[in-house]
Amino acid sequence: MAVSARDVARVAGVSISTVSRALARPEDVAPATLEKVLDTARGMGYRPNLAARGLITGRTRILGLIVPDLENPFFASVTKGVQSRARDAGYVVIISDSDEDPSQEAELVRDLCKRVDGMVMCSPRAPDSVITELAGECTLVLINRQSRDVPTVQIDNLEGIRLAMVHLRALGHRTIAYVGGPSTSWSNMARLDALRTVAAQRADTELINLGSFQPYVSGGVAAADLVIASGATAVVAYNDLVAYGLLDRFRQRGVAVPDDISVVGVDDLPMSGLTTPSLTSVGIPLVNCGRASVDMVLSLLEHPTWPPVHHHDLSFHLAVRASTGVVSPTSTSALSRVPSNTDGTKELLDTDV
Amino acid sequence: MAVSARDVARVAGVSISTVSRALARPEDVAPATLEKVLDTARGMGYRPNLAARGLITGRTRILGLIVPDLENPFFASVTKGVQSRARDAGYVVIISDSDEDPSQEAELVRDLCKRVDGMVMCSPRAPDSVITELAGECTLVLINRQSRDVPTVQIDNLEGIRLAMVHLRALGHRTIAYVGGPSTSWSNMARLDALRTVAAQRADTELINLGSFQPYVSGGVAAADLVIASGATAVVAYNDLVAYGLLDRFRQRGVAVPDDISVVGVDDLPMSGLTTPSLTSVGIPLVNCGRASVDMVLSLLEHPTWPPVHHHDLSFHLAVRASTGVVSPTSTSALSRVPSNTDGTKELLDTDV
DNA sequence: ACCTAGTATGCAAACCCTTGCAGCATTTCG
DNA sequence: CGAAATGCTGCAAGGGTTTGCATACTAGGT
Repeated sequence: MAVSARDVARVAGVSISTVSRALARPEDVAPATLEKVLDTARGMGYRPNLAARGLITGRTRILGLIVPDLENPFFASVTKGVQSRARDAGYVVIISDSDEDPSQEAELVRDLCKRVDGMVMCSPRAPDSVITELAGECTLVLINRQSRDVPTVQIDNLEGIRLAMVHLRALGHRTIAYVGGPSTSWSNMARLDALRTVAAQRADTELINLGSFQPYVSGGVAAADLVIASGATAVVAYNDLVAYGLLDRFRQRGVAVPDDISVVGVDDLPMSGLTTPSLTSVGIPLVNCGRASVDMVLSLLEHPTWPPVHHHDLSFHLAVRASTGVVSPTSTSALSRVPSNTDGTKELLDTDV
Repeated sequence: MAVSARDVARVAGVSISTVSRALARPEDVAPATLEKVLDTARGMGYRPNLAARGLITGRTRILGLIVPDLENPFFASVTKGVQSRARDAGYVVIISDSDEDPSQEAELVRDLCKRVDGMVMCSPRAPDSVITELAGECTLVLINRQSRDVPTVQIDNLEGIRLAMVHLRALGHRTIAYVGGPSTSWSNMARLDALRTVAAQRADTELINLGSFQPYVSGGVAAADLVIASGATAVVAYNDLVAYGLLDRFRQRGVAVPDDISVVGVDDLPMSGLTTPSLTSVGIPLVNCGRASVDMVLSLLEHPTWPPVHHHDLSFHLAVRASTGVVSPTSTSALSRVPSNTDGTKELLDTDV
């Protein structure tokens, strides 16, 4: 059926070893022989059996990637980066999606780790202890997640959030709400911390934490009414999907963006230029995160003993679009439409829901 | 380092074959032995070496998936389906993206085909002859592409387009424009044919083909002005991304949707409920397409001699949203804003650009 | 007690490639 | 001219598993 090295060797009149060497270390074989072998190999359509090679070398030249949800554009972009960089390096990537289920993550890693040389987990939901344990069983790099023990490609949320806050303050906003993501999400905590840090630096800036919501459009829809009731003039969403949900519900409620409330997302997804109004968003170089993670896995494979590196000089940008504007007198009128027990509500809302 | 079957065998006091059988065909081994082997295997954390297994069986239990662009939500959904069904069947999937480059597709297939048991290509851009040739070299199933020789999961565009047309006609539209995708795209041709067929069945319905555009948001932006100039009261876009572009440019131009022009997309992407106005779209069960393609590959692996099957009873739905409405008097007034050499223009536009 | 049928286990080959080592030939230098 | 060095090539082992076949053993029937 398939043509093997033995077949090529027979036809070319050399030994199997020579065929193998001709492909693996061409400089170790005489030019004339090399040409002959390569020609016959090409002519016969020879492709080395990767299972056999892998059996000897212990390497598969496959990388694994685990994301919570393939349909989420955030992960799609990361995947794009991982796949493209892997391909450049002569690797292919097995992808798997945990359906946002933390317990599946460990199982997936264990299933995959004998198939691949190394793995990348993007935004893993599993607890630290599990992650650390998994890293002991295979070469693992994390994206968008902090860890002392495991190498990570991290996003400097403080820098990104600062960009957003400076922007909002420049527009006159002083009361800013945050619609958070899952409380188990590291980046949610990082963003909340960043917001608190930045807000604390300015005495007149008040941050209202509205708690945790699903990291999807639905989460934004769910949070929108709380935002309105909070009295904030601007809102920062955990991510763009949540921001989409906010925009949608605001429109239903007749709250004008940005005249009544300014909205900022995080991620700057490809879609975010197309919402109405278009969404101001803190852009994360997702594709580059994917690329960087592959570089990291590869270097880890070469130098297994190196201590965990934490790569986080990925540059943010702020994509300013139509969803943010100056605080205007209409803001207050818009908010007067809703029950205004602002104080009590704020207390209530400042804890996670 | 890694624990092998030999190690388990030694500890459990049986032969390697028994270890192998205990895992592969438990019913062929005595209950007591089975339990002993399984226990020690579990205890020692034994995981069969897949390279060695693959070397013998010739199977990798890996499936390949090639899509033109991972960041395109259309393919993200398909990928989700492929990956989930593959996982259920005990397979993992290697994913690769051709960056919309037809010449890369063949190379990718050839690179991958020794690594995988079977492959799925979604919306391949390569010519038929190449595809047929590739199918000769490995087990291949196509999604969203017609082929006589290669098994396909097809989408019954006629049915979907009919749904859209019936809807538009019910709203009073009689002059309907089509903004096409790439002329090399099979589904573009299928949709155009379907539109022509349906339009031809009603004497009073006029179809204006505006030609081929990029299958992205940018394509819709580029086509929008032609749509306005065409005098159509409704427009069907090649896909939702193109429709997003239309909506965006219409808004810029001050053309109201749906009051001036109704817009229908195809694909019903997850985002399409969130545009302003939300987009009426012909929904394709993308995740199911992915699933069905895996089923097909798997059955092909079991019965390699079966003739190519063409699966296309995937049910469409029409998601009616805010971008379509009844033809109103304002339609004409809106269109009178633009130069109205409708006849000549129509002739011109009826060929591909 | 003996034979048969059946069942459970082990043996060993095979899968295809990589690679250390040995061998051979050719060249180089003393 | 002989010996050593160098450059290519082949031999053969070995990697971990699966599986057909042989063997050993059990139990049932007579």
